[in-house]
Amino acid sequence: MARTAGSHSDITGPRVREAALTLFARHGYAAVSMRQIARDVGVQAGALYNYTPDKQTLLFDLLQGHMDDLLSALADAPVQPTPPDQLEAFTRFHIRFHLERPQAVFISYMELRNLTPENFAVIEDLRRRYERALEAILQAGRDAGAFHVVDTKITTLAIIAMLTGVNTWYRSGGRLSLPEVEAIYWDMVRKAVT
Amino acid sequence: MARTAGSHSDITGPRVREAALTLFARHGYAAVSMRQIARDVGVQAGALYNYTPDKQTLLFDLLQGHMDDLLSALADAPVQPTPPDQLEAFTRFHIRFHLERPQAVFISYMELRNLTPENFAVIEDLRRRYERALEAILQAGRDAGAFHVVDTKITTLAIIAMLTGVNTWYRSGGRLSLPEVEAIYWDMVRKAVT
DNA sequence: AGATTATCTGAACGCTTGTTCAGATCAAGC
DNA sequence: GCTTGATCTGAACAAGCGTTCAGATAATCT
Repeated sequence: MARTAGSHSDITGPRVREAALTLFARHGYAAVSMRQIARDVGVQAGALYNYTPDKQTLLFDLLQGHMDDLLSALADAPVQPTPPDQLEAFTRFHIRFHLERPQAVFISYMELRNLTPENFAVIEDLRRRYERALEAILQAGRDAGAFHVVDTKITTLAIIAMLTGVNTWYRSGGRLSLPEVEAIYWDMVRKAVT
Repeated sequence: MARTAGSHSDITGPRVREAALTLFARHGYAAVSMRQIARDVGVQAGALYNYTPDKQTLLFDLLQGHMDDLLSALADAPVQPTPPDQLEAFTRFHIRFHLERPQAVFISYMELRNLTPENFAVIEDLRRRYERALEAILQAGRDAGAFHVVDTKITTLAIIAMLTGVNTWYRSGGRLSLPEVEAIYWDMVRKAVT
């Protein structure tokens, strides 16, 4: 046997990335074999190499795609007039965006060490760009006298760490709705920098 | 050849755990082989099985040991009179304890999914116990009117996530000293709950 | 000094790994 | 309807995996 009925690159390609994303998130990059991914897609392992040159690149493409999505979604968000409004918008954006794609967020934090140094540098650069967006808000707010932050770099990382933590416990349909969660976190962020 | 000069359980045992901790932290549990650990220790792979029944137990023992250390260190910390003092003490304790053992902290967050369900449940229980210590402080402070927190459970997780984030960027000998870092984080925590 | 025991080696076990590739098959273009 | 090219199979490769164990050696005990 060989090519199966209805097989096509437009279909199989995304399914490979989906399966890889799910499996990497569940078991970790190193613990997932190409054959497992292939089985999930419904294909033999060799066929995967029509869609990725190797396993490493498959991981890298997932992480890079996630970071690209993050940065372009941030760029598309409506511009707010004042630093406090910008910070509130950023807070809500971050929570919402991250809760919408928990698997991609998960592997983006867990699998960095499985990237080659060159690939790692690329992802790290994208992450820094995102952090700088938040830091710029904090600096503007401090300059305007609206925020009281000792160190904008550390505050940036502290806020992002705090917000990303939502992904470890939030389950849709749980005790709190998404707007309630956003409100609680925004309340903490606002007070922390005021 | 067989037993090497000066070989002894009291020496090799800790060295196995040390090597496993370092390698697991650097490359991840699944990516590290028993032969790599053995090479680091300076021994053949088979000899490791004098010190652990299998690789899974080796990981579990590292995580359980870390959580035991955490909980007993917390229990040994001096008792503070008021909730704000308790919260400050907790904040400083958490930062200091975690910065002292970055590798153990790292694998305790990253390798949970590589535990068997039974082992996972044990570690999860220990983690919950630590979280409950912080939540008790927040509840006491709210009851006393010192803290204004909407949801003590979420605030607990938010604070821990924020504080643990220090491990991702802090390097000793860097721009900020440990006391400065503690002060900055305590400032944010204090304001966030007030 | 001789016997005992803890410790380690080295080889072996069956199995899985990422990746390659010739050949088979299906979809599309003319 | 035939050809061409994209897509997939199935087998193969060398390498590495966790784990076991008989035998060798060094430390310890009497």
